[in-house]
Amino acid sequence: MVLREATRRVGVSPNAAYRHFADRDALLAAVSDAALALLATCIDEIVERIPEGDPDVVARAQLRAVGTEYVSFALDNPGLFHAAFFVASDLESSSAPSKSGRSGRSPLALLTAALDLLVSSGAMPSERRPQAEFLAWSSVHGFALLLIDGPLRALPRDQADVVTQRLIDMVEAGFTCP
Amino acid sequence: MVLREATRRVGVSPNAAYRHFADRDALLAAVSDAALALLATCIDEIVERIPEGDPDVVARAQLRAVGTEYVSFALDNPGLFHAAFFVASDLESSSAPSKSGRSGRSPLALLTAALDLLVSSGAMPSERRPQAEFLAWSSVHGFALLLIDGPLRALPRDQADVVTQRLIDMVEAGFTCP
DNA sequence: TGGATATGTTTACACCGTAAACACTGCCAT
DNA sequence: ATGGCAGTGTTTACGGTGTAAACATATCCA
Repeated sequence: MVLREATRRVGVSPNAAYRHFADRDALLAAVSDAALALLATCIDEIVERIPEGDPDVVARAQLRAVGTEYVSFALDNPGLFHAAFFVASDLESSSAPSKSGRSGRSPLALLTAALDLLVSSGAMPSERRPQAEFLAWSSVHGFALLLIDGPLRALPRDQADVVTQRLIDMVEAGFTCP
Repeated sequence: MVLREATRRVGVSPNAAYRHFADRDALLAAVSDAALALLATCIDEIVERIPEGDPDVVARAQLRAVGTEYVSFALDNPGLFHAAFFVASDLESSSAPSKSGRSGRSPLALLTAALDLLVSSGAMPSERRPQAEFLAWSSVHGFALLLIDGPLRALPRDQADVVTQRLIDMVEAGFTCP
């Protein structure tokens, strides 16, 4: 459902892939790594061009940028997004390796940085910090999946974008309000 | 990967299923409906036993109950949870049919009710209400998937439970704080 | 009683992932 | 230059899978 069709599209014999990967899952794991690296690069690019300034507003902008780009990437490349979370991806595998790609920052690392800044700027109480990256991640991850796979499949893109902003509003408020 | 093995476990010929379902996907859709109904029943049971009282605290308790049971169900029945969101499930299909099961309330309907109560109790500003069910849903859905499939696979159950509560704290705060 | 309906089986086919054996190319050490 | 070797590709083959078609059986109602 993947391997043979992939070889066909590349115009090569079905078993050619076995010279490069142990089996189908190994190939998918490699694709997962590549997709993760690409996602990280996309997010990094947007975060990088946030102008410096008040740490509070920078932190909020970073949080928004990470979330927005995360679901944007999923909508633009649903196949790659799925592949990225196929398996493997054990927190470690998303941050540690990245031998081929540049940008040492994984998506998770970028999110963590934004949250750390949010705490150090005083906008987010430090009691709320533990595991916060997983909470924020869950929100955008779930939303992305509902959009590309799930019951929100039919939502038009522009509407999805505005709901994404509402989602990030909610997360930000949940972290930073009294 | 499913059909033939299923027939084998039931002890029946591979094609017996074709007398009941058009194809593999139709069978999976039926399983999805059943899983959705079961999930709704589980959530309903917990919500139902929340004692009456101050609408504000009832609404918050309902929100917490729905979220907690949602991820609890996913952790307890990962297979069914996956099946539930296999395909089909078009918002409508989760609420409308339910011809066989009892409890007309779908998971989404229960969540919607909790949010409506949260608004009418004054705890949640009505400007925040639009699409709020999808925001809350995204959060628990994503978290459940990260836990059973994704990078949080390794998190022990008791820890997952406490992070779930933190997640709901975040969502509740995001909805109800100034 | 007899036919329709529901359910199950057998046979057959194309496709998939994968193993094993074989063929070709380029490079390096002798 | 030559031999071997690592890298890459192909061919053939096997078991598993979803599905179509034809056939069988049981159950129920006119």
